[in-house]
Amino acid sequence: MTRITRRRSRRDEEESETGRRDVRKQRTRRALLDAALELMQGEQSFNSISLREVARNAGVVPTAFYRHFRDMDELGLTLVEEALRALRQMMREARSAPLPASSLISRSVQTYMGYVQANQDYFQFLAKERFGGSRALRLAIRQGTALFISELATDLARFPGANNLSTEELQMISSLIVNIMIAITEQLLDLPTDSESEVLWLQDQAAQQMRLVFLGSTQWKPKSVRDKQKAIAQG
Amino acid sequence: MTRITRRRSRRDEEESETGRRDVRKQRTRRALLDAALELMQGEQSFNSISLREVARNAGVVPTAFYRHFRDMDELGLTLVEEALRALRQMMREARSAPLPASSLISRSVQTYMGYVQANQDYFQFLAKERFGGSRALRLAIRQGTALFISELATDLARFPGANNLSTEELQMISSLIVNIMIAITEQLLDLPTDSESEVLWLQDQAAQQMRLVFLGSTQWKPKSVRDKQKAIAQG
DNA sequence: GATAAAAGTCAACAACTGTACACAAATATG
DNA sequence: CATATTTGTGTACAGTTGTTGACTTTTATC
Repeated sequence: MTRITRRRSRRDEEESETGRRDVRKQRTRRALLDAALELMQGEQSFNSISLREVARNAGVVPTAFYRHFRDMDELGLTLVEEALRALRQMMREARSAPLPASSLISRSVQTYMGYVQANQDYFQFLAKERFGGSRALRLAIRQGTALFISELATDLARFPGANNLSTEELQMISSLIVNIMIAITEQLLDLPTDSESEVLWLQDQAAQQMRLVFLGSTQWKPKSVRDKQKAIAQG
Repeated sequence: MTRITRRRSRRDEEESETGRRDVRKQRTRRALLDAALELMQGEQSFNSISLREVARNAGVVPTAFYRHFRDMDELGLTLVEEALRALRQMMREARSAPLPASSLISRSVQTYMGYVQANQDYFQFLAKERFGGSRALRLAIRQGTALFISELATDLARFPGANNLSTEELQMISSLIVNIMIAITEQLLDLPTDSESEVLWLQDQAAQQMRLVFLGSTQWKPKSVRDKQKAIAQG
């Protein structure tokens, strides 16, 4: 019982010999995760889908579920983790291959929205559970977006126009931008599959809103300055 | 069966004589609605709570439910309707008793957040079902917020600084503001009940973001102007 | 090749679900 | 008062749910 199975003692030698059970396990595990995601594409929310439904949809008997997850909760947390990891990866790629400075905003919006459409199921899941889910799921998602906001803030700090903005103000601004992205994501996910023109409209809308935010940032007077001005005005 | 009961033929005469059955009915109807709202204060989302749970929580036998609603869906739509009506009423009141021009933004934010806290249950419901719910609920809520955005846009149009902004641009701006309000609402609802300082921080955050948006609006150059500038720059 | 572990199947359970139907009490209407 | 309607109760039924324990089959390990 307590003995630890020593897997792959002769590492990388004959890697295809052992692990045939592992790949099988990973395959049905994936099937379960995918089944859950697929079930959530419709009207259902995560805590309204049943363990049995997931198992059935994965082509597996209900009791097999327990070989992979203790709970539906555990499966849910795994999904959050995967979704957030995918998001982080996107950001990393975006940072490594920077966009041209001209029309940077609309390009970024375009890239992001394409990514959302390519990973519809994950984003659908995130959007639904961002507020609807259990406290655990919500916290995990909230933590992920908080990280996202912070990373965006440090990115913004490198911009030429952001010289006299404090860390808090940068955070405030990037949380505003992330708000825009979330709102756009939700609208995008609710669109019928074909409608191309609506997607373009959404892109334009988001780009305009971000432009507005940046325009405001350039005019922003830090709190210290505002206080000083007020003091002067009062005599 | 098809005969229509003529209620209250002698209107307002002896109003307390008849209607004793009506008030009873309305009372348990309310009990059902409140029971559903209360159940949603916890971890549950609307389509994960059962008809029987609602009936039980309302102190009524499951079959009595059908005397008031055909479905859980019908109850849900009623809740959306009520919540949106409450929101509209708040806006109407806000318009009739305008705030002082000085520190208008932070005052508005303060008022709104107080309203959210006073109607926690409804807003919790709206926030959860805004994306998590059935298509019907989502559409109803989306329609309500769209109306909200439009009304805000016409209000903004009356401001002195909004002279050279088109209708579309005003819509774009007010949808941005409503985004901020939604985000703040969600964060507010997830706060533990006592935390006063976090509430104040949220107020400040929202007020700053709105100030930033207004600052951007004053600098906004309509599309037509931007196009003209571009044409000049290109020779 | 013997042995032990893992992954999945099968049958069974108590609990809960939505809904149909017949009934009891309350109340409105002639 | 007699009658009809409304509101809520009680019982029942078929379906689904999460979880159990004992089982078979596949595969890794010695």
